[in-house]
Amino acid sequence: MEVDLKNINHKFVELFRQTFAFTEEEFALFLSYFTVKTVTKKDYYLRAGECCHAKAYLNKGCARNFVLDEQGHERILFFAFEDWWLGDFDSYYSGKPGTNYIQLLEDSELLVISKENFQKAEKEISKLTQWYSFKMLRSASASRNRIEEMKTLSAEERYLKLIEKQPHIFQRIPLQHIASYLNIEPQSLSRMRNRLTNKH
Amino acid sequence: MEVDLKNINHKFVELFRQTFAFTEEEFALFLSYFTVKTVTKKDYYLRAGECCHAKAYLNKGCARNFVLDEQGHERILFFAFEDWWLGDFDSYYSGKPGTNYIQLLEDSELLVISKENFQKAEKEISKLTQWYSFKMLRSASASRNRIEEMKTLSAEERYLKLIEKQPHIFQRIPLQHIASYLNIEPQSLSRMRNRLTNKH
DNA sequence: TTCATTTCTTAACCCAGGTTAAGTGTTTAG
DNA sequence: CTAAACACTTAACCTGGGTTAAGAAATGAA
Repeated sequence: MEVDLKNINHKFVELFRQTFAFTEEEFALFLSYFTVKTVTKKDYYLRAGECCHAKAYLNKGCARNFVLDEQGHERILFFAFEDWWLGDFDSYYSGKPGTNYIQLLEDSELLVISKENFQKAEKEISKLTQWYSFKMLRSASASRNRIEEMKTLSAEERYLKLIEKQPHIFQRIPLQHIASYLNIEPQSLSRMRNRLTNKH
Repeated sequence: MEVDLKNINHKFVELFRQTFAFTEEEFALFLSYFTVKTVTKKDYYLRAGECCHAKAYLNKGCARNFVLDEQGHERILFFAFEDWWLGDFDSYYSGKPGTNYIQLLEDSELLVISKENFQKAEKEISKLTQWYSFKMLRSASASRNRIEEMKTLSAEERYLKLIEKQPHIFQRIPLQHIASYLNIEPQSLSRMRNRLTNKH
């Protein structure tokens, strides 16, 4: 399905029209390379073993990105909300099958651009490469911070930080998934929440 | 001190001369922007609170990159050996003070290029930007894999994987630092090693 | 409305790793 | 050569989170 401009998240428009100064023509051209994809709650956008050959802008909805450990447990790496880009970037750039699962947790709408279309667009709109560099820098930085956080904070500290920094997550994501994100079992999160409320 | 070509790690030369096809002139120009810096064992190349305004190629020696947690414990994020680039990239790109300490674990030799010099070089040698993109992609990917590893493996599994994948680390890095890298106390690593050898 | 499914909580038991403390090598510097 | 500093190990005790199992609460479908 073609993308209808009036349904696009304003952040998407702002990013390319203002931050990266796309002209109206460039923006229209860029948009023409996208298709809209709706995915219903609990369905997967990507599974381990599949090759990721597109970038997908999460226009509406939310998702969890997870991998399986050796015992087959799901381990959530991060949640995605409106204005995030979905995909397995290692797979996208290497062309090899990925290890990530991406499951939508609400009925969602994605704006999808295939690898080929993106490469075409990159040739026609040189600013796109700047965006890509910018995003890569941010992504690398976010990952490093995440490692630092995992190394220096306990499960309880990570939980409290999550409440402080991203309280909206608790409005939309079931506790069992938040537990997985914090790297503990749902029972342990429950016990921890109990311990924290009974502290006074 | 100026860089003397014959003392440079052959991987450095290969990377730019072959992988990125620098001409002899471009390579000589690029090299002219570097200075050699020798750092003795246990000295710091960078401390938290300092701004990182250079990229440093680790020509000889090894280093540990760590942060402090809230209790003031050192938490090693990674070790660097010959052919790694040292620095606090968040600080480098943001211009703000960083959170990383980089301490050399052997008498070492660094090839340092300041931010200003790198920017000059980038204007004169366009291939440098490709290298930068390539490195960013690799770094983001490595960080994501590291997160995945931390989420899916136990301390014992991470130890066994380290022995398997990077046995050379054990020849050069004291066990106490390896324990910190594995996110456990030195006593726990010692106990774990004992447990593993007595398994049969 | 009711039954089934999913989500969350509680409790008992266990174990890996933290903590504290003491000991044994092994380097390093004076 | 020797004292101090550093690196590694061992042991006893404690605690947070895993595991298993069960039940309560919320959500959804028929």
